Amino acid sequence: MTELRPGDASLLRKVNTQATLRALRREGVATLTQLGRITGLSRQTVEAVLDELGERGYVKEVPPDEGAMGRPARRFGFRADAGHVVGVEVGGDTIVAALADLGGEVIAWERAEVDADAAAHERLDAARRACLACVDGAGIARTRVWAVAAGTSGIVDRTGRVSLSITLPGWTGVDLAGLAGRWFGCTALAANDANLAALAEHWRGSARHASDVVYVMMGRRVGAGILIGGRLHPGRAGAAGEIGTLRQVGWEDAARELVKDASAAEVFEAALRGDRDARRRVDRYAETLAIGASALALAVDPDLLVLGGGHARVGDVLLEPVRRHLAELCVSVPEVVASTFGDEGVALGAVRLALSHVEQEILGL
Amino acid sequence: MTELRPGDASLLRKVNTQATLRALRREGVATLTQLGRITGLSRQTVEAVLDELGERGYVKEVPPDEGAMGRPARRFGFRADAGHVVGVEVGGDTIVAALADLGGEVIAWERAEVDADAAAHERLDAARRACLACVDGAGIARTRVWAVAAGTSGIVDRTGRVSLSITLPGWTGVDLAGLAGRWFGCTALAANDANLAALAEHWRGSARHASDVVYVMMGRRVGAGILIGGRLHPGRAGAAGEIGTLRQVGWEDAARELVKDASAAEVFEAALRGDRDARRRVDRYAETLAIGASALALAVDPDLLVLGGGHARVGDVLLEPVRRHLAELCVSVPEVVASTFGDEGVALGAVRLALSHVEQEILGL
DNA sequence: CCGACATACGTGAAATGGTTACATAAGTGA
DNA sequence: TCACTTATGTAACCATTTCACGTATGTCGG
Repeated sequence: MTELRPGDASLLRKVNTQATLRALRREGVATLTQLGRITGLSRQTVEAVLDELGERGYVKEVPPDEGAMGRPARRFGFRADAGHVVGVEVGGDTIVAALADLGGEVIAWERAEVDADAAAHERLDAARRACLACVDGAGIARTRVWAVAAGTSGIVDRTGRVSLSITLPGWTGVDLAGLAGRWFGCTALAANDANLAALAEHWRGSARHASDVVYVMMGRRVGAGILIGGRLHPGRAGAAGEIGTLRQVGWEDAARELVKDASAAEVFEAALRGDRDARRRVDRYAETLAIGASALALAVDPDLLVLGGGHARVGDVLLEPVRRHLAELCVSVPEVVASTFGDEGVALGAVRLALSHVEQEILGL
Repeated sequence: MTELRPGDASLLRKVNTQATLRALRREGVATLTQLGRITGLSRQTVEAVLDELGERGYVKEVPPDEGAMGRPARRFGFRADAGHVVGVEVGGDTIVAALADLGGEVIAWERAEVDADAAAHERLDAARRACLACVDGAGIARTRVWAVAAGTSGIVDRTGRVSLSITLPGWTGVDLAGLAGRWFGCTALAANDANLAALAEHWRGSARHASDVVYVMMGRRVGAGILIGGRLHPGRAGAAGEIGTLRQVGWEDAARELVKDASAAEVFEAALRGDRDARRRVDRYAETLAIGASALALAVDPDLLVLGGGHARVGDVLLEPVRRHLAELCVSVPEVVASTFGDEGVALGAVRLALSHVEQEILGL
């Protein structure tokens, strides 16, 4: 069950500290007795642990609850504002930055436009400005940002470098994590946008109850992200989910065909009205999506397939034909749902990634 | 890092016991001081832990080493013979059973032929007999078998039932794990054969140093198994890796085309000699394999791709063209190697699966 | 306002498990 | 036989947790 290194009594304290902190974070505010019940520890132990956590700044005492029976219990709350994380999507034409506290609550958003043809350094600068503006605007000191994560299209390796980008000019080779780390002088991570969007769905979206998830992100290109056991599965080189590069799948020009002479919104609307040609085009698009998705689904056999990106909001007009085609292609047909988040998903997933890093490295969870 | 439940001091002992047992199992035989160095625990603690393990029957003291300097140290050994596991491949025309001790050492093999058209109950009976013969022949009491695992072609769900089998008559719906459990009156597991073969390669074969592995099993049908993080990834319904069912991939009749009018061995040999037609046919076969494999590789982006099954032993005649085609299809090209094991891989993987179960459930590792 | 009740807090004793330090035992080699 | 080397045995001590029990501090009903 556990790959824990052996140790002495201090290990015990560490384990109990982590469990208590987890419980308190989940509860928000709790009394010693409550935490004891939750964790299974004695009140005294919980108290000792909380003292320590209080000294470290992660926990504060809050005024006791009034009107209850018996002696009022001291109440403790997780100090979500002890630190912050920033998540940012560095997209083709937009930048979305989010600032969140340690509780995962997003405090501030910041958006910026960026020219699709902008050079790498311009794009990076726009991202940097957006992140700084986001933090400054919320009145948070820059030094209180403990981690940054960035999501972008293309293949991002495990060091956070963009090892291949097709859509963004000069983007291949950019050390995204390395550069983002300098913005706040903290650790930084970078990952593929579809992967992060998947993470966001698993965190607070449609994939909350799924463990293995395939997220198909529809945009100018179609990409995919994979979660295995609730965790990011980037693959050896960060290329997991890149099924679109397989010519047989046809993801490369799926979007182009959909919007031959009209905007995507128009096509979907027409299809919804019953327009024959539009229906056919949507169906073709759905079939193409389904072929690639089925390849992923057959490979991974996920609990859930999430459709996200720009076209996801049209809902059943697109979902229904995708489901239909998928059912024909897969042995084991996963549930198909639309993404919960609009264009905030990637940044939100980046927040989650940064938060996970903080939890692991700093809080020691 | 750890999702450990909090606890009192006895948790500490549990953790340390596990660590010590792990170390001793790896070392085979060791002194207290050695184990202390390895685990980082004090000699006294190791001694107390070993006492306990000795009482439980997992550890025995062995004669001290002679001829060494200083006072001879007591030496302890893992009692690999404290329990046993059985792994069995229930194949289309052969049954391979293996009996192993807790150290993972295979003590006995047993093979049996079975008619390809045999009914499910005949096949099951043959498997049962092979397993029992394997255990009886080795002189091990049947009650000392702690777990059984079976591998078979087709989709096996997480309860160990064959939910879909294309090749074996009447095989769909068979509760393989449930039935195998009755053979020895112990817990039983069942999984897809390619998955188990992958596990075997990761355990003791070509995939020892890889964490994410795709195993492509070439036989009458082509199947695939996936390891993520060194662990089996069966997927929600056990259908992970079933990329072959995608028509575009063409795995369904790859084997048939290869052996149109000659045996596979003949074709490979002719290709090796330089025969044009044979070369073309091998190349076509390799391309078909590569298309499906690339779909899996693109989805999962594994560290390693292992080619196994009957044709794997021909080596580079097949590997080279597969590598070539794969390189054209994949963004991130994994290393490609041949399987280490012949037709023992599945049974060996089953042993590993059973062993993992024992380690987790019984030894509490 | 007061007593009954409920609930939380505080303290000390005891159990568990682990470590360090040091004396002692049991071999090898000249 | 004696020096040397390495392992063992024992005792003192530390960290962490739990349990038991008395005390503090609120609400509620008269």
